[in-house]
Amino acid sequence: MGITKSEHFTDEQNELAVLAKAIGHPARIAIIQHLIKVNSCVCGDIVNELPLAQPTVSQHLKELKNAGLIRGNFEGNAICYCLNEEGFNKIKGFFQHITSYLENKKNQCC
Amino acid sequence: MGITKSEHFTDEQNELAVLAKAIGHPARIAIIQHLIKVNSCVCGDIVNELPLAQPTVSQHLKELKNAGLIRGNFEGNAICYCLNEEGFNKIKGFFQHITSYLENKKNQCC
DNA sequence: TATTTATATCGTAATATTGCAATATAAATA
DNA sequence: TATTTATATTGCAATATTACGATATAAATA
Repeated sequence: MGITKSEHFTDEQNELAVLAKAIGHPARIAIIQHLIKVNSCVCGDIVNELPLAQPTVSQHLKELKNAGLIRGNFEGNAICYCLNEEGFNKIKGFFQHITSYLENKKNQCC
Repeated sequence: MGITKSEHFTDEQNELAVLAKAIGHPARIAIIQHLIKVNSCVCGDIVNELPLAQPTVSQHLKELKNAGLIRGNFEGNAICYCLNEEGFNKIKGFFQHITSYLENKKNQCC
């Protein structure tokens, strides 16, 4: 059916999935890495960085923004993008949970 | 066209994307959370936990396994699953990088 | 060995994602 | 105000994902 049964999962599970899914594309990883490198930049810079057409980059930026992972502010007729701490904080806790679990358990399976 | 242009991105970007994408579904988040809770369990337990049919759960387990996030060992005629530290370590570094960047930068955008 | 139990695979329908050309929008500038 | 510059949106084709019934496989057990 192709439709995820979101209503059967908890809000937390759905939120984490939305965040991870947004990160789960190499172009969006590249955008995040570039924003870390230059701190903030206008959309056109990202178009020049990536091997993708402008509408495609715009779409990836939109998805990152919808997930709460980046922010965009108008700066003249351009839009300045940067990472959004809020989104990353939400998923950070999940990975810290996993990490501390994995550190404490015996490293054998079953 | 629906096909990701993986060949235009770095190996690291593609690897991170594969891992994040595998995590990016509520059912797979639920599986990871359950494995943390019970340490390890057979597939049937997960089928009972999730609101999904057995073939669907099997498919999600396969994706997590392919991404290197879980392992499965035969245990009689059942298969015992648990988290795979290796996969989570790969993505851990990425989030630590982001976290330390966000902690050090001024919290304003552009 | 026939049956049961546990899991995987196949096939398929419904939906989502990716990518881009064409076009729209909106601010800056000539 | 007409043009340029920067970004978003629309529409569409190609591909991927999600879900599950039916079925296959493989170990355990009667």
